[in-house]
Amino acid sequence: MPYHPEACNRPPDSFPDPNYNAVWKPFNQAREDFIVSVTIYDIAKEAGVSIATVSRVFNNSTNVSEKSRTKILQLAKKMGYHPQAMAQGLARKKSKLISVIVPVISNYFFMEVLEGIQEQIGNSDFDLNIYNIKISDDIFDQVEYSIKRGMAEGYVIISVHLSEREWKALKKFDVPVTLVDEYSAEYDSVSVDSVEGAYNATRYLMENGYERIAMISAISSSKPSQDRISGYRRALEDGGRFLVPELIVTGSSRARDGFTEKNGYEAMISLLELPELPDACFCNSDIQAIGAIKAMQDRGKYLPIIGFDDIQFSDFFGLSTMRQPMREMGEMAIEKLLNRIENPDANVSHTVFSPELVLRSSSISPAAMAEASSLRDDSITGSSVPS
Amino acid sequence: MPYHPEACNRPPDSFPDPNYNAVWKPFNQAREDFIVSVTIYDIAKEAGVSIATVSRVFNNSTNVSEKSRTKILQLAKKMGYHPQAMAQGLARKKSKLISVIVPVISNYFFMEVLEGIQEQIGNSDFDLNIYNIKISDDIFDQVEYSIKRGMAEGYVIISVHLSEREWKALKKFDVPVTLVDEYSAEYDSVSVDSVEGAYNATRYLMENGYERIAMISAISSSKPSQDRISGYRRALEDGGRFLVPELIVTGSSRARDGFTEKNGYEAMISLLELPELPDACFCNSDIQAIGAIKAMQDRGKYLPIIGFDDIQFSDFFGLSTMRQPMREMGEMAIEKLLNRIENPDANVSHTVFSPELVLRSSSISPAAMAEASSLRDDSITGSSVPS
DNA sequence: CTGAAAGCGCTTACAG
DNA sequence: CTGAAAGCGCTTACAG
Repeated sequence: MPYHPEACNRPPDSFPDPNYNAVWKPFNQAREDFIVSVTIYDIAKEAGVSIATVSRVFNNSTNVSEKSRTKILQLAKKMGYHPQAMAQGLARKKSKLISVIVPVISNYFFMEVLEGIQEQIGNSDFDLNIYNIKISDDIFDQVEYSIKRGMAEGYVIISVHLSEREWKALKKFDVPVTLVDEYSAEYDSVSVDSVEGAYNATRYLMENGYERIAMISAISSSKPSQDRISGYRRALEDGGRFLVPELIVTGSSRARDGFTEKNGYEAMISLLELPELPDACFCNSDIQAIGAIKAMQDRGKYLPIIGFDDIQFSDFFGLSTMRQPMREMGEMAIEKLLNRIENPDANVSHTVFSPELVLRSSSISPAAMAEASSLRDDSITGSSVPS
Repeated sequence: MPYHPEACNRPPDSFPDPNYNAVWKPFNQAREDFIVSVTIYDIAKEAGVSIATVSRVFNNSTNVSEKSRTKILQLAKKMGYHPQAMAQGLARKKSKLISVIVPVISNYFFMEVLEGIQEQIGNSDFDLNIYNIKISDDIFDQVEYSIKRGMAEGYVIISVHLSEREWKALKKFDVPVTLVDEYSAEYDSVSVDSVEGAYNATRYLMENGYERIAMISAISSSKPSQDRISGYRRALEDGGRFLVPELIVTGSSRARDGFTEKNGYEAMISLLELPELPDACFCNSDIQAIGAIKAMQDRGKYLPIIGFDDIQFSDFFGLSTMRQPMREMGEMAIEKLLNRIENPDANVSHTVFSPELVLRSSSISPAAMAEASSLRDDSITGSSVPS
């Protein structure tokens, strides 16, 4: 018989603690149903000083006698006082908040960028706020709204594509903004050159003798996705070939802009069902490439494949990929934003990273593959997962 | 020659837009270097009404003449006015903010919980704030600090382990809190029964004839990790066996509390180097299990393995696992929090999900494996990755 | 339907 | 070193 959980022996839903309302309140007359939290006035009164002095203590002003400071600090601790963020925010006209605006939160690119952002924010005295915009036709309105409210002192906007006219319109709020994975002349930005990445990945495949190179793409409205298609196309053209439209495929779902394992799977299936098979594949993202690899395994047909991103799992899958320095991008975004908050009139700066080709087993050429595996007696079309 | 990025043809660092300071400001005398944003006073003056009326329009009060409303709305649009969150917050004593407090942001469990949280918050008029606490000895202080500041109207605290005494101490701030992946009698909570999950996973392995079942654990200070060890132990004991200490292993790194691929890899390697090999393995988390699978591949030795979580990739890896409904947990956490904000005196409620065993290829018994693979001429010890 | 006024909890010149 | 006072930008009874 399966284990009967301990949890059920836990105390049943317990009534709120009897001390529920027991905030220490020496001055305010508490109504039974409402808690008044302790303010600067309470501390001032108790300490026998003015609120200005209390405020100074919490602002690390030097102009406070040691005696007052000690007393106030001690009282504050005892009474559980802490300056309230909103009131400070209003009085100082500073929120000490940085807002990250992002369309899809559950996305590996974003996750890793976010790690870098967290890291850098941790070194500052800012807090982080995440504003998740919904994919719809009013992206601009959503971005504008979240800026208008004036909650944050600066904004990192990730993977949001607006027209240059719209970006310019946002200028009127005169608030520090850095763009990640996107470009506008108006704002500091950090991105990766998708065109270059796609070009070099495709070129690598061409140089290794592949003739019929497919591409797995995401939804067409995605800017990086468009750029990667144009890098792919240029590489083909520079190599004297032409783009074959049916070799560019994508999955059916529009979830996460098409950057899903499922989409990659579907795309690869459709590639493998082509009358004339491709002989290699450049893939828009690692997550799609991983789905594509699964499709190849399921079909027992193998194409060398190169992804884009270098997410945490790619190494494990032996997936060759164009690496984006996602974490660094996040760190740099915060650095730039903090600089601009400090110095609003500095020149706008754009940083464009060149993605770096990371070669692993998934892109091994059939020939090399055959050679390597001739030690064993496997066929050429083995799995691309390291074994 | 590799592609020379377009990016370099972009305009060089451009000087800020000449219209930089062009916020429309009919009343305030702008100092050249400073932008005063438009307030309720500006609108009121321009519309020839009092600020109370303007405020009413933005608070959807019905007590405003259609004439005033139209005029104010139109002016607001023209002048780019929007109520400022901080000022509203102070006046209303409500921030419309929910804060999520979490130790490790880049963790698959958190990510999926966060998705559910986002989903639910999106249906409300709250915004999301993320407060990332650092792993150190003052966890309590960090949690207390972030609550003290009074920034949010409610807190979802994820995977933070405090003593019951400490949880109780936090009560004095009298603010709505829901715990995720953690328990205290004081607060609403949603969690999964780790003991039960580990018990049932281990039991499943025992029922399938395994004798020497290892366990890959995370760092010992993690509560879920402890619970999973005790579930594992109980299952063994209920089956009349004893826990063999050297069969419980972990990796060397303390990063992310030991919930890493690397740690799983190391743990499995040490298991495979034991003089007497285990014949199956229960693993504390999927991410560790994935590392463990890699270790098995590298060593060419195979043990049936069951993970814990069911992260997105587990299906791809054919990893059997105890599934936690992470997304649902996130949704429910927000639901509970919103309820409590509405109704602070409602009874405390605890929801404990039972994890569910999801069987995939990684836990297939050697016998079944042999049978299945007799069609091909593989040996029993194949890779656990689906092929 | 509307306005004057008090208040939210702080900060910060200014004047001692 | 300290206090009185004005101000941050809103909301909300209260009294028309």
